[in-house]
Amino acid sequence: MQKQSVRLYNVLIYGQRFLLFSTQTARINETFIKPLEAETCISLIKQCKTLKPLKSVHASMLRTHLHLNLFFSTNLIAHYASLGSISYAYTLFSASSSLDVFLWNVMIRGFVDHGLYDRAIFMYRQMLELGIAPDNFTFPFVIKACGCARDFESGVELYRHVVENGYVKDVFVGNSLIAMYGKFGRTEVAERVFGEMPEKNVVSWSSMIGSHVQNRCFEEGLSLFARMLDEGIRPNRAAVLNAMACVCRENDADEMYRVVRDNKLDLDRSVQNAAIQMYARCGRIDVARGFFDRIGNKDLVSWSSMIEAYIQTDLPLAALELFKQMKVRRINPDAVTLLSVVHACSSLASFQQARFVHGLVVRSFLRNQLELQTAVVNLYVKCGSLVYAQKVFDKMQERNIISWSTMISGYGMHGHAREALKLFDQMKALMKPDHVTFLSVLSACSHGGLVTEGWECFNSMSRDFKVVPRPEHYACMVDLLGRAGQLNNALDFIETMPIKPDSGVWGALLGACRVHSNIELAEVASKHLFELDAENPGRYVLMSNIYASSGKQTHADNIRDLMKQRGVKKTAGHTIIEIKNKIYTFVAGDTSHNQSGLIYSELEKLMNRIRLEGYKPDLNFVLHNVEEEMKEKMLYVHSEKLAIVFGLLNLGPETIIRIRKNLRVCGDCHTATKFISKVTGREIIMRDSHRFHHFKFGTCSCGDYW
DNA sequence: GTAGGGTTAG
Repeated sequence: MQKQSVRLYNVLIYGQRFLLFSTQTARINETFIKPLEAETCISLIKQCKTLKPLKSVHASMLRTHLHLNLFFSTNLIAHYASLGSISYAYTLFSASSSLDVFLWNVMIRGFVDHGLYDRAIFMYRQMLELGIAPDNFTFPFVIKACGCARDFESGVELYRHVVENGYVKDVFVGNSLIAMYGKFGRTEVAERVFGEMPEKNVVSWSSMIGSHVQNRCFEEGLSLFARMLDEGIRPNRAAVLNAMACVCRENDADEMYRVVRDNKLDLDRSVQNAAIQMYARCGRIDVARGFFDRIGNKDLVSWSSMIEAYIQTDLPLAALELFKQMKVRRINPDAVTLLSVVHACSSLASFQQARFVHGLVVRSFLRNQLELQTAVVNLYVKCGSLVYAQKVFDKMQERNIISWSTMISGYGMHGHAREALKLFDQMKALMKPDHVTFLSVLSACSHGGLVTEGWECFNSMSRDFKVVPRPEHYACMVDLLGRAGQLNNALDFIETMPIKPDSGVWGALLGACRVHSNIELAEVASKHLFELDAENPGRYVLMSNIYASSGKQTHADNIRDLMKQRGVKKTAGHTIIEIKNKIYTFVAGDTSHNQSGLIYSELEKLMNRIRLEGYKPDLNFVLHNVEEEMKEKMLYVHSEKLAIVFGLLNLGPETIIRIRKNLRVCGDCHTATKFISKVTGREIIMRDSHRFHHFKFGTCSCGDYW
């Protein structure tokens, strides 16, 4: 009997209008359903945790016509909305055609809770048209809708209505205004509202700190938090979450965590997750890990915070390892987690890991497919497989400007400038390129040595597409001209730039001077760089190299002294290679591997073989002032060569050797690798900090143009 | 007699 009645109700309720007005249904109801008394109605509605029992209560209400009473029906509608059936709530709402502000508030809130911000704003306007005056409850909902929908115009209009209706002093309304202006990036308006509030509570402070976080004004957020504590306001969870997001110094982090503990908020998991991020941001990955390990019931956010922490600390391998542990515990990643894992993999340049992660993405059936697939295209590009990248790109259902730019820059990085330009033409027919697209195209031209095409592209930016060139576009042009040997044109270009040349621009010129051994211009460029980019060791090393390779050893040494004086440390070069799912790292002269003995004896043999083929070590690439023979030894043990030998020893004869170097490949290693690919018949793909080199049959895809 | 604001992190 009971079961039957519930089923009947489901039928009835879905035909809402019919149900409300038909006497026939009322008769059916009487047969099965217990009539509901007014006293018990509200408490019964409140008890409903799912839609099903709510429908039963609804049915019982119909039996005694309680649904015709505005008070009860408003309650009912609010609960339908909160239990997830916004469309049904709206059906009931439309049927009632009431002008009661309470009912409208409930409906607007329902839309906001469901993320249907535009509909909430639309309802507010309808309400005004019907002459219903908004009250102190209406504004917080609608203002939130404006903020979340990034509807600035409506937001400003709402602020005006708040003033006109005399609600500026309401603390709830004020708080929601602060949050909204924070989302609009208008901290100054939020601050004005905050300052003019006659009564502030912890939410007001928290919202204002949150506004600062949103606009990346972390110092302001932090000092506001301190002021809040000074005024004796006890922070709640939201307040410390916002404040923790502002911290980027270890001392502040410790101080912050003391406050968290004093207020007994340290047992909250969201606070613990935020602590992981806070300490990771302060460079204390160990402390972050300690927090992670101590969280008893880790949720997805705990795991992905720690994964992201490893990625930010440039430990992609640790990130990937943690991700695998997470999978073992059967915690399913969502789109955010997967995206960070894809990015970790991209920086690892491991093809096998890329295949694995791509598989996960395919099987995940998550939303954000566009973003995920674009990340996978980038993943394959960075792992050295244009073929797979193109396959994924071709299969995409929709592509946005980012997908296109990714694919274009992929071709550029691999030295296929013509392909990149072809793709750019296809893209232009579909959408307007932006500054990122132009950067991809310009860098493709520069890697491919296409000067004319590069100029055409650069000129068309502002002329045809109204995209104003940024410093990085100028740097790309300098790189293009400089590497093509047009060093003086490059300098002219810099001197006529409408904006001040930044370190990227001068760095591009310096790099070109290295290729073409132009000391005079290099000195001009480095003079700027040692001021603009004094912390960057690469600039000093490059200039020192330029001197050394022209035999000006004293000058080279001076540069190295300058580095020492300024406390700038050279970035250690390393090369990684992956074999059977394990990643091996080599530094120059590395002897830490099990197979070290074997590696060095093989290396010796290999170097002798390529010497016979005509390889001559380029001693210019040794920075130190040592004996010639010693120099040659130092070249032999560069990390690139060690990793290649390791690959030759441990990978099957048909397997492509894929290695990745953290800096630019050394010129001598580049030459040696060409010879190695020739004598061993092995294909070698090398990713360096700038681009890819595919070595095959003694040549490189870059055409020695890098 | 009913309902409300900030955060929900990666």
